[in-house]
Amino acid sequence: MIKSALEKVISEDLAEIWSILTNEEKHRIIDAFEIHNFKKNQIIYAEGEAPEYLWCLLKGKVKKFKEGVGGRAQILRLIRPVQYFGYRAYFAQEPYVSSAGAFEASTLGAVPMELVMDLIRNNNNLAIFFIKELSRNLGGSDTKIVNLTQKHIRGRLAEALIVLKDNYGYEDDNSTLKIYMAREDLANLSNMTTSNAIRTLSGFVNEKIITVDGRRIRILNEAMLKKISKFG
Amino acid sequence: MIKSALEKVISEDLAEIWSILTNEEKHRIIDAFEIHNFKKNQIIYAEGEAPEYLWCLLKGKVKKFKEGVGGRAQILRLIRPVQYFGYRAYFAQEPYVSSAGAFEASTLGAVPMELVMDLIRNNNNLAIFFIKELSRNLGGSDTKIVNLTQKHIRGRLAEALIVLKDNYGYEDDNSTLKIYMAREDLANLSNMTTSNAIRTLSGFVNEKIITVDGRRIRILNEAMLKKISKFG
DNA sequence: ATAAGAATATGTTTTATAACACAAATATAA
DNA sequence: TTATATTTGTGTTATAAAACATATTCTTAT
Repeated sequence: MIKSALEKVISEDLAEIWSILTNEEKHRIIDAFEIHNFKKNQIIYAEGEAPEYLWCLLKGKVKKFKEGVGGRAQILRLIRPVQYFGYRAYFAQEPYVSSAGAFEASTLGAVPMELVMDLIRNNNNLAIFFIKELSRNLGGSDTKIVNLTQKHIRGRLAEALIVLKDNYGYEDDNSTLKIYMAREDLANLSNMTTSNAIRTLSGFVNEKIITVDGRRIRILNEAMLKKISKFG
Repeated sequence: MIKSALEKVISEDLAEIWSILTNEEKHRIIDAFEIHNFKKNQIIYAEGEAPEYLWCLLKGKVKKFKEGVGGRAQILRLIRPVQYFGYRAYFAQEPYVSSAGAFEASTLGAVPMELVMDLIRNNNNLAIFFIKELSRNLGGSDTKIVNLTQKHIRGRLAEALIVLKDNYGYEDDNSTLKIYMAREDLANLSNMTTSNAIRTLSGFVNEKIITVDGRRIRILNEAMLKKISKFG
């Protein structure tokens, strides 16, 4: 993918954030941003590093995750095109507390945060856009704390499957998840060991709630998944 | 406490947020805010309600918490004077996802969020203040997810004690925590049952890491607590 | 002052989930 | 292709933490 891809997104207001900007502001971004390609499983940035860019995912799928005790990772957020990330740590004036990596081959635009800050300082609507974005993320993070700490394994995995559907949607058959992730990632998303993710997934298959073909997951009974996610 | 208390905070720049405002803006807030007193354990607002005010804690101690499965609560954040809260849900344009309650008799100022939004729209530095505040909270929330899901009971309780110290500090003896909370709250802060909070606390007493006298907790070996919090 | 209720403390049992072990299937590289 | 590594699957064991039970101490109200 070449630079024109992001230019299109920006100039045609394909994402809420850009519709806020004046033409002059849009051009400042178009002049400044750089396109980066990442391979499957490649790290975009790592915990502890100094934040520099606002990343815009143009194509592919990205995970934000954090390494915990004994190298176990927790996936904190899933990114889809066209979404933005990487700005929180810069705003907080601290190093990254989590890492970002590509699930699959992905194309991203990088806008220097200095420029973003400059735009924010001069465009109040952009500031308000980020206030809303951060507020929504914070609410989601607080909710996640309770979900991950209080639900049992089945509830957490059911929830993860719903999250995957909400983020990446279904294939044309209206039931196959449009993301093909390793069992380990599924485990890291729902705070359990890989063995338990596999085992619990098999359980769902036996109960005819889903079917599984390698990394291809078809959801047969979404209502039941939501029920399990809610009650256990 | 009477209204002049918050006037003092505002006009004398006792909190970072107000130093950003012009005198005219400060007066708009002083004219608009209301003082509310809450008794020990009284709810300030509850999950599901529509957000209306920016709350400013002037005196006392406040907890933000969220009810989970089976009525178990998770304490998400501790508030001390002079800190602000209650604005996230308004910015996100959604109902509260968590509740706020007073640990002890507390005095709060309530500023209508409409006014805050109006000030933000006209004062970019205030917008940037909230961006930074939200960003820091989001980082903390993400870190908390990993701490609460991956650490074992001892680590979580040790961490909670450090958090209490960081938030409310020590008494004049430089070792007694300046907050006296029920074991149940301690449990809700560190994601465990009340029994296990009591048991683990006793363990720390036996190991001469702390002493306990009712709700009075003295920390004898802070370094050891940090070590336990980090490694196990 | 006494009773009733709440909070704290501690021992025992049960259970959910991690840890471990190993086999089979699949992907990757030489 | 064959070899090697990685991922997936499943059974078994170990263990951390919840659940339960009961006693004791501390509060609060009458």
